[in-house]
Amino acid sequence: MPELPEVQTVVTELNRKLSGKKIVEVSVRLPKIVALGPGTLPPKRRAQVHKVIKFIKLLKGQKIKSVTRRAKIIIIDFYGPLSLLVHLKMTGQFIYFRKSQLQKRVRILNKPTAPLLSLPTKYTHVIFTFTDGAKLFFNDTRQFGYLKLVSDAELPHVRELQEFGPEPLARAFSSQVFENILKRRPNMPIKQLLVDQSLIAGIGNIYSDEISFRAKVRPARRVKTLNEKERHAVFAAIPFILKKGIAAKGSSVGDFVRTDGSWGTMGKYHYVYMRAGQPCKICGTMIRSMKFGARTSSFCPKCQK
DNA sequence: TGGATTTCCTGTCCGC
DNA sequence: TGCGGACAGGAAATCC
Repeated sequence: MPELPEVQTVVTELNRKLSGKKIVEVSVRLPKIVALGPGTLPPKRRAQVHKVIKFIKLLKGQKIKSVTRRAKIIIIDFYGPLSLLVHLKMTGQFIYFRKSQLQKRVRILNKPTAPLLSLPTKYTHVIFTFTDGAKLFFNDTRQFGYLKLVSDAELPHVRELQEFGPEPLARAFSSQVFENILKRRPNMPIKQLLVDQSLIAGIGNIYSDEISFRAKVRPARRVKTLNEKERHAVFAAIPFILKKGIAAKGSSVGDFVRTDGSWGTMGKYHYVYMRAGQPCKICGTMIRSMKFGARTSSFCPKCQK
């Protein structure tokens, strides 16, 4: 499940690999995965053939200037007046192979038992081919992700780029900024607040659980019940945990893979996420889990108050 | 306006 | 061996 550290890993790698490359061919194998223009995607996405044709036509011949990120959205910027916005959601993957690597086989599911597959697989929905024969594959098992092509003029009107809270690794994300966010949602469980993209950008289920653990605060604690020390512990844990995730090239619990198909290593450093029923690495107490709406949150009942 | 709920989607896992 | 159902979850839409 790509969150800020996973998306940052992909962005760093793609920026290095794709900058200066020119697209010669675009293959869209699942039409509903691509979109044009700034509007939000309807709940039930329908394939619109004319849009797919236009999507391909606009991208052919484009040269990539840079690959950046806002929250969990990947922004591929072209020298022309276009940007491609990509959201990986839960199971989206970008895998890049040079021409000489195209026969390479990878495990796109992060289990040792998953089969080694050559690309494209049946989950490969979009393929970009570059002038040097290299290819970029977009895979997405659950089809929640999307690739949205917008013009530079449309960029300020893209709703999903407007409604993000501050970047938690930016210098501007001070303790005062965090305190102000907490003041806006006194009744919210701290876990809910951490994953709300309109309040803080980029944190999802994995990292919110790990941040709560490091701060020794239970995910269900309502914001207004946190004392000053606890609030500061949460604030300090946010960049600490996110930077750790980036250093490990992401967590590969779930379906995340790096752009060469290899796995991130953050998973083995998790204290609580996906560890319900296992002993706490600090105190040995059984890790418990609870539900917030549709989301599961794990915590140590002894280490976290 | 905040908060809860539903929806999109498919692979995996568990019980029978 | 196969089937049904629960579950996983980011975030938009919808409802109260």
